[in-house]
Amino acid sequence: MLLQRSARRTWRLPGAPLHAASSMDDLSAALTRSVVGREAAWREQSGALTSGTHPDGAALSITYAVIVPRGAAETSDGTWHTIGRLPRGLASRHGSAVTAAVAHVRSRMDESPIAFRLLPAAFTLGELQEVYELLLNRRLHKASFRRALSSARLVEPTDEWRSEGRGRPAQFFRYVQRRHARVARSLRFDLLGG
Amino acid sequence: MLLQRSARRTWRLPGAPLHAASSMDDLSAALTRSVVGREAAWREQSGALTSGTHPDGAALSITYAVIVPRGAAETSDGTWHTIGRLPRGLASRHGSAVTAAVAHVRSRMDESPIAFRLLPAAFTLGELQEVYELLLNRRLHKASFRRALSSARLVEPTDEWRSEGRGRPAQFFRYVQRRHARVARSLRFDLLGG
DNA sequence: TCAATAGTGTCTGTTAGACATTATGGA
DNA sequence: TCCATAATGTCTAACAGACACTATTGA
Repeated sequence: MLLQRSARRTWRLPGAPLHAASSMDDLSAALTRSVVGREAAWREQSGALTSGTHPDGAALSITYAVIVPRGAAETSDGTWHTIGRLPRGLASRHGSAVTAAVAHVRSRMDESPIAFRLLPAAFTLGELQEVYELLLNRRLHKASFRRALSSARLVEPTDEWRSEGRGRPAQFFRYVQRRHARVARSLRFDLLGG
Repeated sequence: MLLQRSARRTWRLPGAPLHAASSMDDLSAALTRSVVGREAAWREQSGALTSGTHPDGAALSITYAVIVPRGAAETSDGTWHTIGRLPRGLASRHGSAVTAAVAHVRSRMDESPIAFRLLPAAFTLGELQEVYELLLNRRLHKASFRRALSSARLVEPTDEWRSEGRGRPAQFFRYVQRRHARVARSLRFDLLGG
């Protein structure tokens, strides 16, 4: 996550005041460009806060979850931090906003091609799995990952192979939009409780 | 869903202006009380809109998904409508807000005990399944539903039985909070695409 | 005894995860 | 030939859904 220094050894999430003339979505896009110097790979509104005080005399804050590719150059006073390790000096409601944004991204991964927007048009299955593991924050089983991909017909192979390093070359794939979504078979209460 | 008549044969979602003094959450709770005359069984912020115009000169609108038990008496000008059949005269962004709220509820059902808050402390498994089917908008398999419940140790039987009607009496159960959530085994891309 | 509703036992197809194996390149 | 990495085949445990069955009440 990208945080900015504010006064007195504290961190804050990047933000900007919304004026009546512009839409929330346009502002979020502009803020992304100004902070990381490029378009977001993926961006969705993930929450809103009214408690506490807000910058620029605003009555509330709207939070967006924004994903940019690895290697996006930070500009101005932004610094990248590891998700899951909220630094000291980050206001607790900013921390909650980060937690909510991460949960939002993970819950949307099954319906939105987030991972593919973080990769070039052609990618290897190993790279794709890396992105999924990064976003979901857990290891995935290689064979299962490929079987699920294949069953969903989500990617298709290209004629290109990566020839670098020592081992067997990896085939490049590209993203293919599905036409019809299957009905998911699931009846789970695993996560419910506590 | 509960809609209110506005001018010229149009429908709108219930709403209220947020003033600086109150929090969004308090306002949502108060609005619920004023419209349906009781506390919400479950209530979470589900979206925000800035495009278009907003009541009372506001710059944006925050939407909450609010669930109340069946039989909540509507007050003032509210009328209950079936979800999935957006009536003519409902502004399209209000329709989008409803769709988003429904999706939000369904995505939260695995992590939040929504269904149990719609039932009295003691309930039969048939009643519980009815609530799940209503909220998820799909039929569930009776044996699978009970197996999943049992495996999750989400409910426990009481000594009470319902004795009414003709058939075998149904046992009453109560909700039990789980201590530890199991790790869900899932790797699905079924819904991804389009 | 019959009808109606609640609850359970068993089978099967699907599939996530484990494990081992093959495939293919460079050193 | 050996090593490293990619890709795949097979087995198993878990489990959702189907189906049939038992259990228990009132009419």
